[in-house]
Amino acid sequence: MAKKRISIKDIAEVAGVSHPTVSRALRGRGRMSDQTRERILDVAKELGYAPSLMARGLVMQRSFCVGLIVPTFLDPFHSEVAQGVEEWARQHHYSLFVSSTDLDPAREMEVAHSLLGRQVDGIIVSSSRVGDRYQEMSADSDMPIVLINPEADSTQIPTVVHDDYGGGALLMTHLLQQGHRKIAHMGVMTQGRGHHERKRAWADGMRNGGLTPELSVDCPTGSIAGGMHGAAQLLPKALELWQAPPEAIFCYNDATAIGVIATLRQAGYMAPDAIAITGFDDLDMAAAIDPALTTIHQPRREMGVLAMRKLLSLIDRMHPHKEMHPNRENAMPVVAPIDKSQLERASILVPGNLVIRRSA
Amino acid sequence: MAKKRISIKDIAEVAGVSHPTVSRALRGRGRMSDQTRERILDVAKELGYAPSLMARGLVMQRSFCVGLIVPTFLDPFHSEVAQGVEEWARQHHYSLFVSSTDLDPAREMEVAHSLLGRQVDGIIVSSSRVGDRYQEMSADSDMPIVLINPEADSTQIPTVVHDDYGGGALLMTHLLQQGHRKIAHMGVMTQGRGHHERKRAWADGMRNGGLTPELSVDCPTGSIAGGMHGAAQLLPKALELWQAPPEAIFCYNDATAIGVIATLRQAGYMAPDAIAITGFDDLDMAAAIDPALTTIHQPRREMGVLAMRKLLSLIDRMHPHKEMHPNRENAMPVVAPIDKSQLERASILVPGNLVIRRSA
DNA sequence: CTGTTAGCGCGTTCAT
DNA sequence: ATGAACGCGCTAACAG
Repeated sequence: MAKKRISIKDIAEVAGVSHPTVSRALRGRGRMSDQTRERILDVAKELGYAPSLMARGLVMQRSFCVGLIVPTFLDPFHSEVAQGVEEWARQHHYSLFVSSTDLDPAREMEVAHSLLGRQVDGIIVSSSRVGDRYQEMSADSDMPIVLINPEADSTQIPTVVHDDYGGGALLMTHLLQQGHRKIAHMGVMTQGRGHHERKRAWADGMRNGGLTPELSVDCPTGSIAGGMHGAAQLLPKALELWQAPPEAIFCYNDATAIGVIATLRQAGYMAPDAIAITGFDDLDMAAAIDPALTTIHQPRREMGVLAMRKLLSLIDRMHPHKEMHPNRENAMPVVAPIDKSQLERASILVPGNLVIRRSA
Repeated sequence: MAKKRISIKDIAEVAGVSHPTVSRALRGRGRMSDQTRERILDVAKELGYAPSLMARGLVMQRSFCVGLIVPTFLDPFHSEVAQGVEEWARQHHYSLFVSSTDLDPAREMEVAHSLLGRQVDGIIVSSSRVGDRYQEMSADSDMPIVLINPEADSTQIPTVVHDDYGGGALLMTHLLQQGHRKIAHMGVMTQGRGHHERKRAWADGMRNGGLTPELSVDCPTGSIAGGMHGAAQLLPKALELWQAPPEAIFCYNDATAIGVIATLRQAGYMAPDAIAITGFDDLDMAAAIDPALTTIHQPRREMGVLAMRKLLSLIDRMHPHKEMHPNRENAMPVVAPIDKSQLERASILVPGNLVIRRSA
């Protein structure tokens, strides 16, 4: 019933050699007569041999697997980061484990330890909420870890982080240039680094424009539904404070901005571009909705690729004189045109670009 | 430098027993004096022991890993399926490998074989484009495989599939009830099962309403951008055929529908709900855009959970008298209220619900 | 150039 | 109730 997996011993027997010879032939190690090598390869192909990566990992103490931890796949931000990580990993013959945390720090630690048990060669964490606790974990198990946009402070772990403050500043400059003065802020209650940096950019921008950052509310989550709720709270506060709706709303991200627009429209406040709404992320949606979103383009996939490249360079550093991939051709396409020297830096700051989609 | 992983031998030495005893103690197998058991567990905890899942997998011939293959994570549909699969897998102490295919059948076979090499216990493939080729793969390696919404025909593999024809029929009934007659169809060039089923529902719906299904175009991809291009082609055809824009457009999915709306708006055809647009999927976006989308709710996450449950039941069937999870408490929360008997069926048909968001 | 021996860390017989 | 011996499939160190 159960087809037996064929191993190097099986092919050794057929080819009339010993297992180690087969192993060497398959990986192109050590010189040997082309005759036996060809025969071995033929037999292997004929029998449909596939190496057991578990056994190989056990003896090499290297699994050629990496783990990716994200809060959720439901957020397009993390989906696209995952896409970048997966692409680069696959092209380099690494397999990718994924786990989600649902923003729960305890669960984040849990899945991280689970990955340790799998003996992955490295871990990437997007939007981590535990930050420096990876410090000891990385040291104890000497396992490379790279963080993407950590929401908790982390000073010692290699990081790929987006320049949220810079991006926020670009948005504020734009809004002020458009002549807006009553600019409200909408953040999220999760209170991570992204929230704080963007809010700081809003507040500083207001002050630089001679204004007071006086109206700010936080919505429950960084989703469309969150933005809807947030707008419902923001509007009455604005009417009370200014006796008028805001001229502009600086939203935490594109999803909340879309939710805000939906609520404002229902309340009758969106008629012809009455209120300027800005997002953050530049999702596909941002260009398709009405009014189209002015936002900051955050290169999500590229950040995933960058994190994976950084992780690979850290992994390679731990396995000095071993070749990288047994029985694989080394040729693999280089995809992302990223400055090689960036990988040397412990922390990589990724700039965002302003995308203007409204005149108002 | 490299902290040595501590193994059951280490803890055996400290506790003054032999490795097998430690192994049994850790997994609660075979009765033994509570005294030694407690001591062993204490030592294990003290040393921070974590079992090597690679070694365990090697000897048990079972990795407690499953693989998930999707076309891309950039499509929210697959992201949500992945979310469901990951949740159920994690709750049952399975780790999840993911790979993307970018809709390339060759790459799909490639990553599938890569998962075989990892000796995963099973594979889930969403929107497969190779279909029955998993038949032999599953038989040769007797590895359970479950397909979600396969785009190619597959008769023999267990499948979780959405009732696209039924959903499409609901949409058509609604559109006809609204009095629309010039109803155009927009599909995708990838020509999968989803496309054909939905298109068939459109055509049948038209004929049932005494109309002729005469205007249909396919856009390049099932994305927002694809919908934008498609609309640009559809509009002139409609003007030629009917000397008027369509009264309604039956779109392949929500993303293309959003793209269609964006293009029609730019062309000045969306002024007050002039054209009825329907989607398919019920993404978060569908409710937030203007006009809100009438669409079919497809329970994406639940389909992922269902596929994982089906896969687990198939896996368990292959390991008869072994317990499921070494040294883990069996308690785990049941999340989805799905009829247990459904899992027995080879092919599971998931119905969709009509979500009406427009009066027009 | 090739075969022999020895583990990687764990689970499973058998003995005792 | 517990220990000795073996094997999972593979690579690494030596032998020849």
